[in-house]
Amino acid sequence: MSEAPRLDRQVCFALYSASKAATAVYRPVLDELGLTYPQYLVMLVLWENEPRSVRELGTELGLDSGTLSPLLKRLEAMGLVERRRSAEDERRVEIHLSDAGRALSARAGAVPQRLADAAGLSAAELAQLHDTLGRLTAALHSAI
Amino acid sequence: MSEAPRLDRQVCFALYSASKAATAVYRPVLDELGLTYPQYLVMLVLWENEPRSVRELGTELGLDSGTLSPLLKRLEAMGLVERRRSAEDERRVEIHLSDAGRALSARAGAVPQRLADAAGLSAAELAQLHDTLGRLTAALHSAI
DNA sequence: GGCGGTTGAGTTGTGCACAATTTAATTGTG
DNA sequence: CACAATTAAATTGTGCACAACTCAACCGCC
Repeated sequence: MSEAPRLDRQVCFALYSASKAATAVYRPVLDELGLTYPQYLVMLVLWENEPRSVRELGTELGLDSGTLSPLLKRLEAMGLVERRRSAEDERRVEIHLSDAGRALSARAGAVPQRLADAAGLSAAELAQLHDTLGRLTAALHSAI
Repeated sequence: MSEAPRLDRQVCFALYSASKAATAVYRPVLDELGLTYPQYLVMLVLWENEPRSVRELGTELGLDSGTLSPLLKRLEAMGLVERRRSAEDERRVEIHLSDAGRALSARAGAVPQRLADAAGLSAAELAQLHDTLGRLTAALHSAI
């Protein structure tokens, strides 16, 4: 006879809880920037390199156009990005940072430290966690 | 001058990606059971011990009534649970498993193995990941 | 040039997450 | 007992996640 799985034993639930707790720690900081967590992720990618197409953003973040299209519209309504149809390929929409969007980067510099401070783990443990999660995510993706 | 944070360095994004990847691996298995991942979590708690009040489910899963109320209504519509107003405290709603809900437990037994198979990590690494995530989540919660 | 297949973005629909509010039941305290 | 404070659940509203679909632009190939 088959044993019912136990909630507290599941790595999947541990991941789900940790991820929710991490975004909860970020939330008050991001509130001051006027961003949600997924919006912050999009801005992170753009701060690294812009413009980026919707497709490129989706590849980096693992999100599809059904999630990104309305999110980007909200960022545009906030005045942080501009959406421009690409001239070379009219299917593509390029997301450019506005001046306000670029300026927000400076204020966002302190955000990640907030998580590190709250994490209660050593730098080495955080580095190892990051590494393990990266390998786990890669393996899970190749399993789908 | 402040450096813009890098996406690929953030533990937060690693958690977010790993959690999404894990639920993506579960999705086809849970589809066969007719459950979403949060619905599966609720059933896990109930399989351990029932009935449970909405409040108790929320405490175990870190979810509030705004999430659980409609979710439980859907589980009830599927015939997996029954919601009964408690006689001792008429504010409470107790969630009972139906026969079909209890029966589903047997079919769910194989679900966690699916993640372990796809994870590409050793049992020891999985155990350590579970432990680190647990401590991380606890520390993050105490930081809010 | 024409045409089938592919690609990029957007839309629609369902469900989750969470803040804020509402309502009713309970508890604590004078 | 009365009444303020608290608690449990539900509701409302906003935003994310993802499947399924639409539509226009592009590409390959004849």
